[in-house]
Amino acid sequence: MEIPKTYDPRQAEQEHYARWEAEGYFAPEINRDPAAPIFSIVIPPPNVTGSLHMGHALQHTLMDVMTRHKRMCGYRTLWLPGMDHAGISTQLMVNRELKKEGLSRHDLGREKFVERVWQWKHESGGQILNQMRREGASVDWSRERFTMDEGLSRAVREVFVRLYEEGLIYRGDRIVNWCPTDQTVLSDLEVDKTPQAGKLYYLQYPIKTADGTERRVTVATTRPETMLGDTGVAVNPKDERYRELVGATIELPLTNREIPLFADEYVDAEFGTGAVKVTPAHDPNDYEMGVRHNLQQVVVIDQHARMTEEAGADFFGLDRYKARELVVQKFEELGLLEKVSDYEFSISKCERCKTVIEPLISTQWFCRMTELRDRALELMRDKGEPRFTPEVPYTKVYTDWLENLRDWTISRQLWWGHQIPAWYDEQGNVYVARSEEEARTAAGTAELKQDPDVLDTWFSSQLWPFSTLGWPDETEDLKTFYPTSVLFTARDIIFLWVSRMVMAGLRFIGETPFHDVFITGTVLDKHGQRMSKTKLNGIDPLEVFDKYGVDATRLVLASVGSTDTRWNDNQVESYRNFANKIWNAARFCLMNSDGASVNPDAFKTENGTELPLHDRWILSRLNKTARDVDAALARYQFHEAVQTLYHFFWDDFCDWYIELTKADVTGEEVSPERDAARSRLVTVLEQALRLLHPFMPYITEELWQRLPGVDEQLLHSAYKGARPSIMLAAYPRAEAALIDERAEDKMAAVIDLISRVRNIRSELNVKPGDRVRVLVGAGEERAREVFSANRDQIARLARASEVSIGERLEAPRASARAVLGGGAEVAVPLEGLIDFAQERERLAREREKLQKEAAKLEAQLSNPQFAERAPAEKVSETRQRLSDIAQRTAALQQMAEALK
RNA sequence: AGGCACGUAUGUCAAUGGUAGACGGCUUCCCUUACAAGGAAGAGGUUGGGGGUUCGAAUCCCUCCGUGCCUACCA
Repeated sequence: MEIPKTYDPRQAEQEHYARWEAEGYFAPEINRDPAAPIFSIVIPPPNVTGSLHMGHALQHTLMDVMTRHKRMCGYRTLWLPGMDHAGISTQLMVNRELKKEGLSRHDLGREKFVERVWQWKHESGGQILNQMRREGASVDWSRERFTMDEGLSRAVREVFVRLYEEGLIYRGDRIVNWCPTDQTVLSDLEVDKTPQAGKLYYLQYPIKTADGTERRVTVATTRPETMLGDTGVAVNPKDERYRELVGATIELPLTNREIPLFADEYVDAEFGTGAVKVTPAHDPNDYEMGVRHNLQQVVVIDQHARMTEEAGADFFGLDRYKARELVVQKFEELGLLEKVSDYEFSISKCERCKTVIEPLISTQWFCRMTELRDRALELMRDKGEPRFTPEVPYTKVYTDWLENLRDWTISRQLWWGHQIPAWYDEQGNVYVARSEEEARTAAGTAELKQDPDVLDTWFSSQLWPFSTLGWPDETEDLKTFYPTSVLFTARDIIFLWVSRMVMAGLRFIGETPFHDVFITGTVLDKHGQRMSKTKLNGIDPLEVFDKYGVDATRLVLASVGSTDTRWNDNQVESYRNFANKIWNAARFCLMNSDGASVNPDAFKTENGTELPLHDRWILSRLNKTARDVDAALARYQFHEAVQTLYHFFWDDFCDWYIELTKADVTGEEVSPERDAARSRLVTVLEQALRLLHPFMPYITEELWQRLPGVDEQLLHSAYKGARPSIMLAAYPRAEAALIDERAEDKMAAVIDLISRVRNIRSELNVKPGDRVRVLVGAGEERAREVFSANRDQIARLARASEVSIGERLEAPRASARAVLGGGAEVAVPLEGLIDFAQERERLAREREKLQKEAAKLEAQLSNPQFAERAPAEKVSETRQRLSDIAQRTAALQQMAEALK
């Protein structure tokens, strides 16, 4: 069996994925068991414009670990892939392309533009899906979906119509977040608030008085240009300073309008001058006040953020910032500019293009959320679903947000997306319908124009868990895979996406879309900064794959789980080394595998003979590992699962089991004993590979295929008939009967003895090649039996020429000594190497360590309240530990004496 | 401005109120025929500071310092 000395991930990565996909292993149909339990996940659809970043790689790894694990456990598993059409991003992307050709979307017209977007999508969209293949993601490509697919679009129209018919969707004039660059409305969630250093301008407004005396009221504002649209000034009703002015009329400068001064609770008397200029058409709060006080709405800024005709001849056509300068200048000339102060405030910007948002009044479609929201809150209250991991703080984040939910602006002034299924006749009557034909029938005319707006991208993504499964048809897939088992996603879309899916799922299917929600952590750069395109500090997962291999990267990502982690190549390197370790362990097993085969019966013995200790021990460790990994995955504790597997493989299997079996398996001569030992070795390896497979799919498959005796028999019964792959092998389940604490205790004693001798050798600089004599004194017969039974192995691993075991330690004066757990003692005679004073010091140091610990324990035990209040178990455990330490201390003392 | 988290070895992270660990890095020795991407041994911590609850605190409470995140309508 020729296999290279170092693991080269490339080859395995290239070979296996294509085969898995071609064999249909990813599709749920591979499972032939009609009674198989179901496990399903839908991918958070990445933007069609996106390319893979660490956040995706993290999510995908976790999803794949879960999916592969469940698949190996015999579940009928579906991990459904797909993409989001990503309205604004995609439109912007294609706009940019057009611009290079000197065109704008308006030159093409809507139809051609949309065609162009589709063309772009087919040619260069969805790179991310191919990148997912590299990750090893076991998604069912036969069920790939796109939010603009005909089926999903039908679901969107269906939902829109139903909600409209129930009165939950309505059209209305409202003040909205308007992006002057993208020319569309944005929801509150698509707006970034960024702190900004700005100015606060104090403007004086003259008050109209009966006798013509001059009185003024000062208002503070960050946006002087909006004063042209002021239709009132508000003060707090409790504010003494202005009490008598309430009801007064103000002569608004630069216009010939007169506006009222009124009182409203909203105004904070403490801030600024306590008087607020009110511009209902250009500020959301002012809009509300305007509604309350029946104020006029004067629109002075248009959709391009330029001043309108209403702003007056001096300002008409000016950019909003130019207008600001001019207003300030004119106030100054009129002597009405009181002062200007520096002021930091937060400003709303378009999440996509970073243009400052202009609040504008416009006609939009909205969705009332209260009713939908209440059902989601109920589900959380009654059933605790969805169950968030980590529970803190996300459960609260989710419910708090739902409680404060406002109506959702669902229309967008874009061309790329689901056009709103509403049609207007010439009189302006609206017909909401599933199709134009339906609308025509309802209207009784063919002269209809469809609403030009499209729906917010999230309107379609909220339906993802069921629209992808065929809804509104009652498909087999929908029945089988809905609700999905768990959702893996990032925390920034809990509101945008997670909550809306819950609401939509409850409303349209009557059931939660997923029972569990796992919120992934954030992968940060090494300075703790969020990775971003603009900062250019992102780490490309594909480069990491190239450098260290996919499997190693996946282990790091699985360990990240839900914590925010600074990316560190060292971690990947460490797991790359682990992959190499696995490779070489397997290499050793394969080099000694003639006459062996993977065989679950390899550990069975005839007529009740007991297996050697190390075999019973590794079985116990293996089963504990299976148990712990299973428990960790059930709690989504990926980090814990990885740690458990890492230590089992490296420490237990490589460092000890292989070493312990080495003599048995490397024999030149063919013998049944040798072959049996070899079979046990490859069988343990095979089990270990299965345990690792969900985390490290490539290397495990690569090695598994090379093991002697792997065949269909090893597959989970649900996959009988499939071509053998570790993907379909049964995930090892812990058998309680094989967990053997006594074997583990005995093995621990052997390991302890070997380690003590190695320690002595190292501290006394004994050359690795030099053999030493090992003398053991053990009072307990059981201990002596264990040591005797494993004498050869102890000799080999401690590089001893001889291991003699007696009831009492009898050693020459010139020996290095150590105390073992349980009170046994070991001595290594080292004539000529021992410096007596130094040796005494070494022993003294060790005794000191023990005494420190003993002092702690004694203090604890001498406290009467400890015995009284601590659980009895804890108390006796502490006593036990103390007496053990006492025994060892005494032994050390004696040893030191012997050296005098 | 409010709310919520977090602060553990030089770095990245673990630890149901019960002996603070892992990996990387570091030191010493070893290219021992699976693996130097390895082996053996070792150093390194008053768990951000201070206070409290408790028999017992990294863990629970208070406070200060520092760092993140989220939400929000102070013009």
